[in-house]
Amino acid sequence: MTSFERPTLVRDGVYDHLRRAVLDGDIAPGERLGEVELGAQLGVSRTPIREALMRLTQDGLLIAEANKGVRVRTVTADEARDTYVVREELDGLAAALCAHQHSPADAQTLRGALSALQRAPSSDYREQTRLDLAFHRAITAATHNAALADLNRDLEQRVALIKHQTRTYNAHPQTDAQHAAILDAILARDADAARQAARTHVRTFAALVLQNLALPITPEKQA
Amino acid sequence: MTSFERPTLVRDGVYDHLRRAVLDGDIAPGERLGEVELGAQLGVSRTPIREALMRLTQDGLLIAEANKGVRVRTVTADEARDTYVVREELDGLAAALCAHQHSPADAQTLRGALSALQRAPSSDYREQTRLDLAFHRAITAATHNAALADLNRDLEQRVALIKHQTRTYNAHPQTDAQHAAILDAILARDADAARQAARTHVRTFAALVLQNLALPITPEKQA
DNA sequence: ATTGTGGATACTGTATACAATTTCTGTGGT
DNA sequence: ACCACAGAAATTGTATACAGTATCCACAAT
Repeated sequence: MTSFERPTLVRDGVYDHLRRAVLDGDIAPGERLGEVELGAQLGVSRTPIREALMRLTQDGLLIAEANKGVRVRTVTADEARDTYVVREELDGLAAALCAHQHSPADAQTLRGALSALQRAPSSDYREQTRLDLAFHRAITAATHNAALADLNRDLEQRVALIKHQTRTYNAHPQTDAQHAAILDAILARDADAARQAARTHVRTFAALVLQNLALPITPEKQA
Repeated sequence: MTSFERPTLVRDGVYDHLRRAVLDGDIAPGERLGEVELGAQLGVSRTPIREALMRLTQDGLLIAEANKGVRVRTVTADEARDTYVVREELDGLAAALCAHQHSPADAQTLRGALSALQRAPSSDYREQTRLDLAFHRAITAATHNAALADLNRDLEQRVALIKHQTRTYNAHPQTDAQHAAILDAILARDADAARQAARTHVRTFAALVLQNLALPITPEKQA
């Protein structure tokens, strides 16, 4: 009976809650997050709220202005392009390393993650986004490289934010085939092919997103 | 007269101070950082201390255990190796992008940073480390890629921590030549050469560091 | 009518007070 | 002498109080 209880720190709960809210798009981009309001809403004091907001700010999901609080970050076309340039490189590296390093257990996890993603109903954005993220994280995890995992986690979150703001969801015709190509190369332990497949996947998606970012999003409500 | 005053936030001051202290090795690896003690020492309350500690924790410089405070992170050989694997990739990317993107002003900055580094007295570890970091940051900055700058800043810090813990300082015989090779390739706008030069530089240094990490550092004091 | 100024309001930034968990210490038992 | 347990001290986690700054609105002057 060694430590079953969850030491649920309040700030961690707040962090998870807000992170999910931002990533799911429940809070609009640019929207302001007041500390007292959030505190009242969640039933906790300002202290854990502040700490969660700071973490999210460093994650790049929020923007803080001095004495003016934090807002959900709005991503410019330039920032999105920059992000995908880096993501292409790191995702390629992850796939290559994964091809070399993955264990039998990793292989099983990877297969499971992909098939779960493929079975997801194409209508459910949220679930699809989550499973897509899970698949990519499984690849990262199978590299057994903590530094890469950390950085990729950051990038994943920023990409998720971009996807929401551009309303670009995971379904494009080649997605399934590209995911399969990545997994096949990994399982075949062909590092170069895996890297190329991952890079191609990122590039394809980046093109879609940037296309959506070019034409300004319709401002749907003006309060 | 637009905004000359510095809005020096206390927590930012604390953050910079502690970050410098950890990166300069003024605080020993594994050493515990008490909130009240730091507060008394710096003459501020626990609140900004806590916020600075949290940021440093997310930067990867400190390790936090629930209800037990934070300690300066000690890096294992595996973690160091992982870090350098990623750094090689991202530094290579930065050099390649820099070769493409740099402006005349960037070129001037780069030249200045390198010559300053070369002129630094080889006896002054701290100054040399700072100038080395400045040179690499100049390259990153010249890519004009904010996402890459963010990630590389994280990696730089972790590498600086590793250097201190292994007592591996910047002077190895090939350093000067390698730095020059990187800059030359960049200025010649030869992206592939720049990438290769940067990767080689990282690999050379990583080998040195890992060699030092293999043999355990002498535990100098046992309190 | 418009613009500038003053005050009121609301919020962030910092400090402090309280609660809960951990660690240390001392005592008692074996 | 060593281990176990209980209490005390210290430290983190959370809540609240106070201070400083920015925003908003009304009102007056041009």
